[in-house]
Amino acid sequence: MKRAPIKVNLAARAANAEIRRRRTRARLIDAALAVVADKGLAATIEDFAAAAGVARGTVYNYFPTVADLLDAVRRRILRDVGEGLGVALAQVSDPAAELATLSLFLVAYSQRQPLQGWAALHLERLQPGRRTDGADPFDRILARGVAEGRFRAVDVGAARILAAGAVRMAIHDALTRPAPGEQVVSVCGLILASLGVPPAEALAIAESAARRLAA
Amino acid sequence: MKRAPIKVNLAARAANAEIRRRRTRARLIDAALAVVADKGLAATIEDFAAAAGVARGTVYNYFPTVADLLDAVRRRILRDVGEGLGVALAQVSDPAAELATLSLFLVAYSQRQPLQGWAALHLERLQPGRRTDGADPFDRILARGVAEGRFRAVDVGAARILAAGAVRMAIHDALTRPAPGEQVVSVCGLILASLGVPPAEALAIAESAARRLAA
Amino acid sequence: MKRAPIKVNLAARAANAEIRRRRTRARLIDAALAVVADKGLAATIEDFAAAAGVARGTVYNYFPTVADLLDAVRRRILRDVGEGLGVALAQVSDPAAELATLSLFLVAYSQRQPLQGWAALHLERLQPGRRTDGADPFDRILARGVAEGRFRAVDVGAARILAAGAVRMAIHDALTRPAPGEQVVSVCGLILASLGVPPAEALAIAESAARRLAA
Amino acid sequence: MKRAPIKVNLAARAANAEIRRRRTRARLIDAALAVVADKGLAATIEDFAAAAGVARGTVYNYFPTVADLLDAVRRRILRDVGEGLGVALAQVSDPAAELATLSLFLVAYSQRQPLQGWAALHLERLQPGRRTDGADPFDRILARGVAEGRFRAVDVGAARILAAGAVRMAIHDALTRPAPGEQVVSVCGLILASLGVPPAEALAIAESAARRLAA
DNA sequence: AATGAATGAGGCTTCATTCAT
DNA sequence: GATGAATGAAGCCTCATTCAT
Repeated sequence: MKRAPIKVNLAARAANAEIRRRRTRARLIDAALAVVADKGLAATIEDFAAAAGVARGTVYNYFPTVADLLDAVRRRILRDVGEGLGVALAQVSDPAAELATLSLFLVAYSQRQPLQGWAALHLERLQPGRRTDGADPFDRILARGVAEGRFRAVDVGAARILAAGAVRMAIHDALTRPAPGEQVVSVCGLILASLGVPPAEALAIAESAARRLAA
Repeated sequence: MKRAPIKVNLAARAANAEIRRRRTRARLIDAALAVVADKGLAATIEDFAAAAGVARGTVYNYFPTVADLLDAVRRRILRDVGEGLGVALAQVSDPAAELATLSLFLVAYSQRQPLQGWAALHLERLQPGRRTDGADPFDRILARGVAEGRFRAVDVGAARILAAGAVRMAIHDALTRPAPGEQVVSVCGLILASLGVPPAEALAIAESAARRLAA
Repeated sequence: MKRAPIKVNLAARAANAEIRRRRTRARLIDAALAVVADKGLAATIEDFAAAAGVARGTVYNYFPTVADLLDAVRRRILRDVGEGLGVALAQVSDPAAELATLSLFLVAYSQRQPLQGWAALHLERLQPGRRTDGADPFDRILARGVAEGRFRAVDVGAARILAAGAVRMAIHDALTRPAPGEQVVSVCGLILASLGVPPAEALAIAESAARRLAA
Repeated sequence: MKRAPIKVNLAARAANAEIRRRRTRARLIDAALAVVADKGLAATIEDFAAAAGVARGTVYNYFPTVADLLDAVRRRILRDVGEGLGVALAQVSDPAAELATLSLFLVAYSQRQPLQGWAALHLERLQPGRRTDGADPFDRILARGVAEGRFRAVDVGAARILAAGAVRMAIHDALTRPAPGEQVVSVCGLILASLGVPPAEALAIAESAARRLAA
């Protein structure tokens, strides 16, 4: 007769603690994202703590090392991007449209959420390169497009370098330039054109993808 | 009776000093380049001094601050690239060939001199972005090619993003990958193709440029 | 109608609480003893809590500060030693036998309970020195032995230094050495011999005491 | 004609630097000795730096870790003790006199140089125990004394524990007690008596050794 | 009572920079 | 000019302690 209430209390308390813990953790990651966007890898523990409004020691209660915190930030961005990307790609099936959607989404995402964009650019250095397995979306789309004859028979590795490089630089530009403008659509059209899609059609596809993403 | 010899001595001594000074300065920059290539921005003054075989204080006699030394390294690379590039570009006049030469040269340079390549990638972070004025070689070549009708009527800014982004990523690939391979030429062909150059011709131009640079 | 049962409940509850409190306290001291034996003064509150299987805060509910906990550990060891020592000493009355029993008991205790031994050595540093009053058992036995003529007329203070120092080092040796061996009995014989007990008799007394303690 | 003066300058400068370096190093060790004597192993880098009158960073220029500094202190004490001990032991040859000299010297040294004495007691913890090889002076003297029949046939290991333990405690006493007094000589007499030296002779030898050391 | 999240003082270490020789 | 000893600011990390639940 005594055990029961105690157990309930303990459970409730534990649940409470768990909730608070999650909340602080999320706050730390949010804050770290903003800090990394601003200062890049030169950010200090002090910066992270201050941005999250907690004491320095608290950061260590959640992340043993700075690398762990940055890793959480990167995963957070990847998940965020991944979700949006999944939705966007689900609406198209033509490889050309897919490639346009992928490219434009990445730039638009960075444009709309500059913190995430900057953080991603800075963190790139920590885990450079793409996933080497087939998981890289550029690789997948390009390989399929070439296989299905939608694109001309190009070297997929080279095409990935072209597309990923162009998108990365477009993101950089979008974040740096005060008024980014419509250049991104043109870049996307150029990518498609390089793969054999007739220029006019390439531009149309890019514009269509842009319109769809803007919705 | 004493004047003349003293004058001579002073002049000779000054000249000597000047020569030694230049030599030490060059040694410092060379060493710093290698160090930055290896350790990136985490390099310390101690590293620079040790690599150059001088005492720590000596570095300060030539560069008031670390940033100045790094700046000298960057200028040194830019000058080095610029010279080679000037020679390479002087041999062609077709905008398509020029663009191919520019792109391939940059990658080949990084490949042949990985220290310079890595150092450039690391230093990029310090002074990101290109020269915004007309001095950017990509801009110049692209603008002329469009104006002369050699390329189709694309947005030059977008084309620059495509070409520069692709080249940057190709460099990164070349430095990271154990065996870089021939992909670079394909990338170059894709760039030209995106600008309206027929794929077969684009590839031929890229290969020709590669051959010329290999000589 | 409610009074009586409530009173009973309260009393029972209070008694229960008291029991649990004692139990937790004892667990804390036990755990702390083991921790100190292992890590010495470098032990942290976290270590103590973990070893006792409670949360960090709980330790503070019982001991306002770490020093208090360590003090409890020391008192616990002293009480433990005191009890065993009382029993052992009750069996003899000859000062020489008493001294042998005291010395051997202290070493044997440390040997049989290395945790207590190590903890004592580590804690020594916190409250160094012996009880200065007459409570020191070495002092008491030596003074009586000299007064009764069992020992020759030595400086009691000096004899205490000899005996206590020798015993302390024997303990250290016993804890450090992988196989301690029979040296302890010899040390004890030497102590007695220094006090005028004929060597053969001294050794016999020491061996007899050792046998008694082993039972 | 230019080289020579430069070389000379360099050599002179290097010699100068070397001298300054030695001086600072010695200052650091001296200061550390005093600090360790006072605070034991709880001493911080800050303490060492402050005591030596240098900045914190300077300590690191000389000793990579605190352990290294403490090691230097210990070696410094060992060397100091060793020298004095060598002189003192050179004056006697009788094993009993040797043992008395060794014991009394160690206590007297600590008494006359309390900093060294305290530091040694505190540092003992770092490199506990004696040199296990034959280098331990207690071992050497005891073994010879037994072999030559000067001492009775005791277990040398046990005798070492007795003598070393007694001396250690005598040192502790001498450092703790406000007025140490003559007890040390008595302790020494007891040690010899335990080894079979007749009490009167033992005391005479101890007193003689004390007189010799006081000179 | 028990819990454990949060705190922040305190100690460690590195390294850019200064400066006397 | 070159040297390298000395400096101290700045960041890192640990851990005793507090306190709301």
